[in-house]
Amino acid sequence: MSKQRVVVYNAVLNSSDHPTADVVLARCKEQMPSINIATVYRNLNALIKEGVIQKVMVDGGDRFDKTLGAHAHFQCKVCNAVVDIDGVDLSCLNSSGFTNDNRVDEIDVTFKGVCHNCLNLN
Amino acid sequence: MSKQRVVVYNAVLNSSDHPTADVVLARCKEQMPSINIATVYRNLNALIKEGVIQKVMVDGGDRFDKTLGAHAHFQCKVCNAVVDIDGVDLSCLNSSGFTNDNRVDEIDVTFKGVCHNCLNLN
DNA sequence: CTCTATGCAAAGTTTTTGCACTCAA
DNA sequence: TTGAGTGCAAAAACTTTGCATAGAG
Repeated sequence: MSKQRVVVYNAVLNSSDHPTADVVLARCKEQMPSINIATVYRNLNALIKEGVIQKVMVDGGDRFDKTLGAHAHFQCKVCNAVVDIDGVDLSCLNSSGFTNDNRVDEIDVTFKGVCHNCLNLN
Repeated sequence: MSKQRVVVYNAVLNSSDHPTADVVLARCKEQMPSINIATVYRNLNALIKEGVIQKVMVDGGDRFDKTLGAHAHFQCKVCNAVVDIDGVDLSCLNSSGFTNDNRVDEIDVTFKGVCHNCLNLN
């Protein structure tokens, strides 16, 4: 595990805002100014493959998430912010044979709308 | 509504495989060889804004979907195919105040795994 | 010493945009 | 005749890859 790998991992781990690769790069540069976007992508992809971080695909580019396991996200269509939505019971999604012989490994749930900050700007 | 708009709309409407923009272009060209990828994107985005088609964000590029309303998708990690999963009861996602003052307009649910075709190839 | 991972640059992908022009109203 | 929408090409945005080299074990 290289220094860069640790820096990238910590950047995601210390972020609660589901950063894009660009934002991860910026946070890594605070610790290691010489780090490169290619290294950030390579390490993000490696960490995903290892299963220690997750990718969230939303408008405005993919986000990276320290939180593992099935959980829901909310994305604001106005400011594009992504937040975790805790306390959602996803059990109804696991319930039946609706997956038609497909093997399901993962469930992504994303709510989209307008966040309370952007609602208050009107 | 231009001829091109109609061609793009019909390409999505007649596709059950959740085509990418590239695939939409190919299907449009069968009807109108001169149509351009920029026109396809412009019309896809316009149709989304009008609310008559939907965008599905998955690995391998965004897909376009004729089916409106909340419904679940499945994407195979091996062949990248995207299919609708019918009969999923999404009601548990609507249940409570878990959305923290955010206004929710839309819910995306995507299962990921390996489809039965790819499972059988092993 | 070896081999993995890095930095850099270039290329690949996907999507958007500027601009002149076409076509329908 | 006018303006919305097109085709083309260029650019923008995002991500991956080739290669020489640096650094860890």
